[in-house]
Amino acid sequence: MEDTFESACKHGENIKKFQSEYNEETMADMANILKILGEPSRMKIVLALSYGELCVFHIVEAVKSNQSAVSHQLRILKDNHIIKSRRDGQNIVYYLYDDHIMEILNLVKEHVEE
Amino acid sequence: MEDTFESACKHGENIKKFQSEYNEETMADMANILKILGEPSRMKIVLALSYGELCVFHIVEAVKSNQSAVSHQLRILKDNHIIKSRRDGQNIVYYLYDDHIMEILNLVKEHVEE
DNA sequence: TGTAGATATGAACAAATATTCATATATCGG
DNA sequence: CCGATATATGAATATTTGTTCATATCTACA
Repeated sequence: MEDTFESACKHGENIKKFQSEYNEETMADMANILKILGEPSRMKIVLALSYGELCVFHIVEAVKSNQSAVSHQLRILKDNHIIKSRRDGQNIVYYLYDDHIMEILNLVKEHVEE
Repeated sequence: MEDTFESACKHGENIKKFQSEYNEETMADMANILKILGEPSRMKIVLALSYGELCVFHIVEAVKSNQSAVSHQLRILKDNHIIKSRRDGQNIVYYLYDDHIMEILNLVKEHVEE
């Protein structure tokens, strides 16, 4: 018994290593985080918040967008546990969920600044 | 002279720090890398290649996709300097451009495995 | 040189996603 | 309680992006 199709190149072993190290769920989660952060205005929001919490008004200013668009993106960031919020009087103040995300973004920044 | 509009919350200083640390071009590049890696099958390709170079046939197998779809994604990864390729007889062998990208993906993996 | 295998490509289509617009909700000050 | 401010939300639209399908290109080899 042998594999029906086999390419000329012989690297099939590496595929097995890859597949045993990463399961589908892990990869889906990883891709999801990256996709969330990969939208420019969402990424800017996170970067801005890394300097301290901000209300929506200031986030809008920081990322040079508009209230509605920002609000939609904030929702996505919050749903994905990248940011949290609390009410402060009339304002909703947003802040980073944890600083792990910033480690990732710092590495990405290093990468693009070479 | 004062700002015409000003929110009740007072965190404007942080915005200035943010804006001086990140210029538009840097942020665009950062978001772009993240977006590229944030597509599941592209990310899988990169992860698979981290175990060693692979020809297209094996990449297709590793990411459980089809030849055409993979070929399109390979092009995008190559155009963005995430992978390189070389010809080996009838095959085109793909491999990672550098290992900086894997540092990022490893951090992302840690993040989602908590 | 003709045929098969491996990969790339372009156009058409489909799906996902961001933005806009109008409006709703909630809080505060008077 | 009312008006103003701050934020959220839903639906519609527009845009981006991935996939599919058909076909082209290139290499090896008989």
